[in-house]
Amino acid sequence: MPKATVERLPLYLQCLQAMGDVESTVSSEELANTAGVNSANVRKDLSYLGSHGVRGVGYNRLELCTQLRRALGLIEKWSVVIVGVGNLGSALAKYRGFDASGFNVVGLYDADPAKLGHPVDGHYVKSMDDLELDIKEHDVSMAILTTPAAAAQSVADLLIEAGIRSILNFAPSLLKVPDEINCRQVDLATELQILSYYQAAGRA
Amino acid sequence: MPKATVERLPLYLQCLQAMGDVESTVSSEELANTAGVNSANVRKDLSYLGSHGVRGVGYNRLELCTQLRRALGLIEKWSVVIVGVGNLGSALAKYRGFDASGFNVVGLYDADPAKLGHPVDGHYVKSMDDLELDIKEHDVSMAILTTPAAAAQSVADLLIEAGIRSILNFAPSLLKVPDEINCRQVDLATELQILSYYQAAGRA
DNA sequence: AGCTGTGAACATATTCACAGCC
DNA sequence: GGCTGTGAATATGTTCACAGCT
Repeated sequence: MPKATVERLPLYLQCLQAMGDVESTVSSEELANTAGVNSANVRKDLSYLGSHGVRGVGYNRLELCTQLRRALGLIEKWSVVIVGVGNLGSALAKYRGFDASGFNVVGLYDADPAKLGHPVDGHYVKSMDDLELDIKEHDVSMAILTTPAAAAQSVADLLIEAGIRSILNFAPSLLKVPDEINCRQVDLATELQILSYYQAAGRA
Repeated sequence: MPKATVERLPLYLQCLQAMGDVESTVSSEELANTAGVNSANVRKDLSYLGSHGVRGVGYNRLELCTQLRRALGLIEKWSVVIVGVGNLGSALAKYRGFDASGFNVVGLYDADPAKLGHPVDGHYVKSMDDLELDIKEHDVSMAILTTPAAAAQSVADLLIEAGIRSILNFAPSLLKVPDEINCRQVDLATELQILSYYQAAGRA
């Protein structure tokens, strides 16, 4: 499945869910409009999931949601740890959107002893020393990294060593990871800088 | 300038800054390695800024930083408002990375009267009613949207009406905006879902 | 010798346009 | 009639490979 397609699947899922229970069937044109995508693109993307549309009618909304969730691996419930309980880390710990889409935050970790034991959204912040055992014990395969940039790489190494296979990195620091580890970088300042570019010259 | 290039410029800037003051000259190969990009790609990207490299030598690091900042419109200091002072909104208000790259958070706004007047990182949360005047008065052209999904579109409309030209949207809701408005969507759950896809089938 | 800048080749992604089916 | 699924056409992005400069 093309990378570009994979990155749009969550969007489709979101759009379908936002439609509410009113529509039982959806056309590629409708979905394309709400997702801001070309309808042929939608059809091609969905065709990678197998042909579940009906010509002359459209796609069954609920069935399509299920197909999308299956394709994205959201049938299983993933356990996630958050490492770095600063402003962003604790905000993410409290963020309800993760649970809603099949992710379960099972632990928060921080290197700062002053933070240990503090409660954040029902979790007590634990020491980095607990990370490895917890990851293995709870079969955690994803981590959200919200440490300062300077610590990010060494924490990532530690996580990978402990068996983590996917990392969502919010630290403004590019991680070097082995090929078999999935890593996505979300950089807030970068996003603003891109907006700045387009705005600076009126190039909207 | 190609969209793909624009989205890499902030990365180059970050890498150059992370190198510290040790290196005064950088080759496309070095930059490519730290940025995780092909070196020909780096050279092509940088060539859009004009030819500032020296054959046989490389690029002057500080000069290149300046060129990048100029291209990204980071010479001017942009004023930004944050609308929606929930967990994420207040975390972003406290995030130092914005200031560091030329953005200045000038105000926080929330629709919830219970939050009004509360201090967050030196700012007192203001009412939505103050938005329009503040935006005009302080010549604010960028907004960070951290409201619940349900409110996002109407807040966006209000912002645009008030003169905002770029929106960074964290609400999990796709905004309909006029062509001349720059809008970027950052969806945290989406990012995890993409990781989930690659992890689910061991397709790293 | 070493590195940039760039045309040409390749790869990926999007869109068009229409045959095929309900 | 209306909508899907998809080959063919186009557009965008990346990489190669090397001429050209210092």
